[in-house]
Amino acid sequence: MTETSTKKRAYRGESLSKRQTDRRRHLLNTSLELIGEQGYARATVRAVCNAASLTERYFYESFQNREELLAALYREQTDALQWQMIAASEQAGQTPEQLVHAALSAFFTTMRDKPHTARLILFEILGVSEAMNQLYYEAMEGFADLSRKLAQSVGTEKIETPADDGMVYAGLIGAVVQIGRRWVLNDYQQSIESVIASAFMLYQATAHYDQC
Amino acid sequence: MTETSTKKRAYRGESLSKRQTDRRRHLLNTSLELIGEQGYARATVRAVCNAASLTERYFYESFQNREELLAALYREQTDALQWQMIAASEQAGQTPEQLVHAALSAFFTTMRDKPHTARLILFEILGVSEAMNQLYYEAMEGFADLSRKLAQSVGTEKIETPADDGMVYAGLIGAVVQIGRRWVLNDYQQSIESVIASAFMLYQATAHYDQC
DNA sequence: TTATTTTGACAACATATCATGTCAAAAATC
DNA sequence: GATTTTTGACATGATATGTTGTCAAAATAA
Repeated sequence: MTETSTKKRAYRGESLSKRQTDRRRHLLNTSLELIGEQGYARATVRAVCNAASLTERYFYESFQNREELLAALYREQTDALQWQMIAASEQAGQTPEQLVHAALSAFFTTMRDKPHTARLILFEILGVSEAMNQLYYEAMEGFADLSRKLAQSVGTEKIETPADDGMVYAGLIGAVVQIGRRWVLNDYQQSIESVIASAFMLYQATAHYDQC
Repeated sequence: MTETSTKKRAYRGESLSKRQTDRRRHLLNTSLELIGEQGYARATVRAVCNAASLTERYFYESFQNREELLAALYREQTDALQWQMIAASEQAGQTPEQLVHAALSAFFTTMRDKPHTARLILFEILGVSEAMNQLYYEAMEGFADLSRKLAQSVGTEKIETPADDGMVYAGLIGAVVQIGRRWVLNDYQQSIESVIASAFMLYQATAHYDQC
């Protein structure tokens, strides 16, 4: 039998699966930096591999194609951001106001401290493909659901308006994201406090709308 | 002298400048359809020219490159949309509520009746390049300024909040746009009335915020 | 009719991309 | 030390793109 036996062997003290996940991790980190710095369009397979000091073979070991990398990265970063917002709100207090404010604060802090993540999430996803648009939609729904849960955490009775709750919270997330985009495109000129306050004000206004 | 005399001559009864602007117009129309149908990434120079039944030479007669076409198209469509919103509000009434509602109604009507324009404006601009991001920013500022003028048309006294007016209205436009994106990605499932009502509610809530 | 402008079809060139393949050197196993 | 796996550097192929150039046919003017 001349079959290649394909025995898995440790290399430099690491198992195969460890090496593979390390390389995958490294590709994700490097491509986030590259996309954050130059945009997805310029983050070609070669460019990512060069930046990661890995060869194309290892790219295709971890990802079927370039878009799969982008999708994985986007999912990872939006998930992480959501968890940070949840964690921040959990340490914040009890009232919906406190919860929402803490979550918004976490959001904009990440946008400021991780500009690469910000660019990926805020700019580089839309319009790439139908599949990525769908991913964007799902992520936005996730953020909308989260903020809705926080805002309605005390069980406010349903408001009687022709407005649809899902749409309103989608809109509020759209507002947050747009404020973020504007902040980034303005090179973070405004203070983070005023950015947070403006976004928070929209949530406050919406929550208090029925009480008028 | 063997110089090419380059005399301008009418052709098929049309002057040179007429023919040129016709071709430019045709390229713009065709590429809007192509981008709206397939996305900017697939609207290559060749694809646009084929669809327009014109050759590359005429593409470069009107545009320096592919991105210049996109920019021209985006500017044109956002401008037209703004004017429609202004026209609608002018015919609507006097109160800020009526003005804003009419403008929002015009916005979502266009998103529904011109899906190609919708896709261009809502999805295909962000992340293309630094220059296009800047164009997006400017257009969004334009819409924000417009909606702010309409909403504050009776001269409401300035609200005392830590929120920044520019940011708040940028956020509101972000909300409108995000509701539009969601509507499109949902294949326009929700009724236009409920879409308008949800966006309008955010404006109402913001306007009434101080009165609580 | 003859000369010139305009047009459209398409060739051509330089690049760039994704994706796969080759192969010798390094590292691990026997 | 000999064998096998793993690695990295690079070649390759197929395809696509932006952009410029060629040239004959159609339309106009003289």
